[in-house]
Amino acid sequence: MQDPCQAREVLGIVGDKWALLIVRMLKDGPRRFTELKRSIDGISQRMLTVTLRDLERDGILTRTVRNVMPPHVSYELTTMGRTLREATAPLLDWSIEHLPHIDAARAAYDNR
Amino acid sequence: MQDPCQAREVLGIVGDKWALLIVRMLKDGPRRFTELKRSIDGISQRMLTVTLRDLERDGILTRTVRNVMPPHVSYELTTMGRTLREATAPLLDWSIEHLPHIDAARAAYDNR
DNA sequence: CTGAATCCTGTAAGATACTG
DNA sequence: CAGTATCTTACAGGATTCAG
Repeated sequence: MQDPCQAREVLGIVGDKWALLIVRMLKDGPRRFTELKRSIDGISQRMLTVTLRDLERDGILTRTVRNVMPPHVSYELTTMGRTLREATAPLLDWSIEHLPHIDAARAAYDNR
Repeated sequence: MQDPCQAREVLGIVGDKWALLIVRMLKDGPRRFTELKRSIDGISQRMLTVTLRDLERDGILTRTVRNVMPPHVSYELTTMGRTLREATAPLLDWSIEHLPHIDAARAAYDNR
């Protein structure tokens, strides 16, 4: 982690508004488009499509189309995607533990 | 990490364009404003100020003003800030290891 | 040196409607 | 069902100037 430029490229993925939420939804196996749309609260159809494309491009997940009617498309983490998911776990643990503190800190700060 | 809403609040910090880069620069102790400005390539004065304020508000770092002329202000991670920094370490390790793969995946994807 | 205050712009992204 | 296309808007964030 010496090179700031590298750090910045990851942030492009990690810092994405929806990317980690999608990765998180895929941790237990493949999911379909509509399934993801339902389970990620507030995401628009457009942003789901766009973010899935980006993650596919980055090799984080795969997109599999079954050519039937109606269409059936499922998304699944690649090996790299799974390691990413594991690498973000400490961060999520951290959030669970510290979010109350953050909220408290904000409240204290705003009371001035 | 069951609650998506929590995940989303952390992403507000982690996903910030500059926040983690600042946290990273503070890992070895307090730094001054101009020092940070120099070492974080491409950050504007405005964004440094704004991001530092946000991180102070969140209780991630402290701002210490020494009242001399010229002014002397230094920023330092709080205990919580240091734990955040530690929680992001796996992610940075991950990036070092996988960025080449990501670049390759992108190149492959774009060649179609 | 360390900001605050404006101004200005590009882009992210929501809403909506259409399609194989 | 799983998208694409278009329009529109809000806001992030850069450049610049001023100030204690």
